[in-house]
Amino acid sequence: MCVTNAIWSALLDPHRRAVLDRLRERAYPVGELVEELRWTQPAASKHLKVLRDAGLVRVRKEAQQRIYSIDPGPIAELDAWIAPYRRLWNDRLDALARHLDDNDEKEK
Amino acid sequence: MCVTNAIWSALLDPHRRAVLDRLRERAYPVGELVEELRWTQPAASKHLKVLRDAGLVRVRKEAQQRIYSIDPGPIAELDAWIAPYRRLWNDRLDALARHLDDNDEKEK
DNA sequence: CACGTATATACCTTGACAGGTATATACGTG
DNA sequence: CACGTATATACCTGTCAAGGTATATACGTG
Repeated sequence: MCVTNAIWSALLDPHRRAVLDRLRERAYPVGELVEELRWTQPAASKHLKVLRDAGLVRVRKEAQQRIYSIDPGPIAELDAWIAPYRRLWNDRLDALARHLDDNDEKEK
Repeated sequence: MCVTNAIWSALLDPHRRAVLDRLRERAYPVGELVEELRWTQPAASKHLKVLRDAGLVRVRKEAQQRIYSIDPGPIAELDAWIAPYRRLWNDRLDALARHLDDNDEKEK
């Protein structure tokens, strides 16, 4: 329903945003993330825990591996949070458009 | 172009998000924000500084008052950051829609 | 069931940040 | 220019998050 602090806080860290970037394409086991993002393994575990607690990722077990995949729900909520602000830059673009139109008129 | 850490970090704090909420409607002098949000005055100054540094608000002087207004630019960038994720929940909704359609078919 | 692999957690240290009090700065007025 | 109002900054303190090392847990295999 709303963007919790846990979600904002999870998204604050660039490393964690980088993971989400990857996970957008496909699911990853922890080990592969450690390699690609050049983390230590414990750091990876901790960041992933934060993302889990915020509901931004899901895990499924596969033998010893944990496969992480993205859960877009919280980001959709973030999108909803932005919604009321959206008209602010739309208005501004409209104003700009009108301004340009006016100039067009004058040039005629 | 991109959502800087300063922007994420500024948006992390609920108090600061509350200010932006207000500023969406109109510009406010600091004093009024202090009242409405029940801050101490120094706290207000500091939060507003964080928002300023992140480019989320602008100030204009008016006698001794500083009038703060919102700058939607960074939030528009946040919107752009979300863009690539958007298809994730659209896809999911599509899948759900297809699923429901299938069930409709079966009921016939 | 001993062992290797994959991941999580405990614990410690360090740095960033929030809130508060006191103080500085800027501006308008008499 | 003394003074009041409006806002910003300095400084201190406590809290919390991040990163690292060491260790625990879970699972599959011989």
